[in-house]
Amino acid sequence: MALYDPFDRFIDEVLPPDVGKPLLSGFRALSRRLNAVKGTPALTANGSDQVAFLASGSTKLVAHATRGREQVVSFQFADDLVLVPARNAHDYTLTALEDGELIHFNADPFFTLAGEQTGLVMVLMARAYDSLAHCREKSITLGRASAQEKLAGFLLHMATRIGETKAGKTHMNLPMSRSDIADALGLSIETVSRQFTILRDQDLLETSGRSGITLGDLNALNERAGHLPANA
Amino acid sequence: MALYDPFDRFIDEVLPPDVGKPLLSGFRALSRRLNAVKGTPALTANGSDQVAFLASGSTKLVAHATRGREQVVSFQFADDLVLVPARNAHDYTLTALEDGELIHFNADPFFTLAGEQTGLVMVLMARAYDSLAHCREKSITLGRASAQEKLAGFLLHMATRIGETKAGKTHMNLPMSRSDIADALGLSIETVSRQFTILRDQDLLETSGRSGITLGDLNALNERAGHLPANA
DNA sequence: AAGAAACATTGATCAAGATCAAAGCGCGAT
DNA sequence: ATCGCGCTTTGATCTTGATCAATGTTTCTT
Repeated sequence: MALYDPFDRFIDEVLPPDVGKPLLSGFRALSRRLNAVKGTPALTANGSDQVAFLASGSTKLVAHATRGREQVVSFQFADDLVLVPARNAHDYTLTALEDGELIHFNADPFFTLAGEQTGLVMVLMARAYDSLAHCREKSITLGRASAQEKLAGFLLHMATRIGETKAGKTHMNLPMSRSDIADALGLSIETVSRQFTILRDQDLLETSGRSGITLGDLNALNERAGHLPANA
Repeated sequence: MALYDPFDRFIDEVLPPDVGKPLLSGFRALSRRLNAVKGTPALTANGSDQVAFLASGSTKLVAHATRGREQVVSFQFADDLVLVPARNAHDYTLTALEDGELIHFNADPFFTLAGEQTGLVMVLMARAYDSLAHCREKSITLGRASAQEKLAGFLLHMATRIGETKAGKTHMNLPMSRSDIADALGLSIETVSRQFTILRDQDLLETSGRSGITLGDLNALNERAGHLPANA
């Protein structure tokens, strides 16, 4: 649940503080609000690219490859901004992993409006470059990592997004299924499951139920991820 | 060879037409010019991200994964703008595939200067989103495509970048080696070579020497790439 | 034009992960 | 509390592409 109105949250989390009233109401007029329901497609960009801001909950951006194969391009959590492309070589859908609230805009008028204030465009561009950096890192993983490296890297990334550390242990509740993880890492469900088992047997993580994960030794996991141990 | 000065080319190809003299000289002052020599690293972002504009020639942006494994993140051709990240989880290097000319900027002052004119930032943001879209499409390929689909998709993409079509046949000279292609697609050199052989045996392409490629039936190749035949 | 070096192809074998198949659990519904 | 569905795990086998190992071909050098 959002603590306050999704649009207000968008203003606070995305827009720089010096955006004036007229521009704000312009954005408000462009915005569409959605309640995302767990497991259902929240947003498909029909016709025009959509800019979506997730106020609460979590989502996955899925690209539909041929023959029912899917690729999860990225996961989103609260306060993430994501561009849902209308049509590239593949179709994209934003699907809710948990119930949540989001707002979205048609990309063209959104960016046109943002163009009225340079600082605003800079913020949006910085977000775009962040997404690009992420995507590049993900390419490396998809192209060159083993199943174990993929899962270890995924868990470490999730830990930075939704993990809570106390007493040296990092705990989180993964909102996505094994199938989602498999689609994100380019693996089969079974391989993901097996890698979970291997990491558990090696005391690198504990599981509770389907979604509870506790990571003990982040350094050891970093090694499994193929990252340099001293990641400095 | 560039037909004219690389910086002038940058102005014409990247910047919008209404950028004033003062801003132009600001960019000129920030720019560093480089002659890229085939096979050598043209640019490694030490310390700060670099924005590079390739006036002529071709380059690859390589991410150095662990253990000597490399991932080619993207190839660049004339008039491409590319961000070379200083340091993410991996190191990046921009390496020349052919001799060429490029100019580059430290990203921070570059974007700060661009911030003086909104239309300029919009142009740069559009480039960033293009790169993001590309990277996402590439993720799908890396995660879910077979070796044949990868190579077919790669050739089709190259055809749009450097192919010349006449009499229904598309010809191009690939500036990158089989090894570069392998590193871009997440395959081994041998697998790339075998896929070339298979496509040649099926009369989907002809080769001449190491780099000459002629594609006959783009539709058939599209099917091999796993794309929908009527890509509408 | 000949030779060397780098690059590419081909073949044989191997291994990681996919697929097929069958339990085993967790979790929401009753 | 129990039931039953759907997700997850585990096991057996198969396939794709990696790896190891020559051999063949371009291209560059002299």
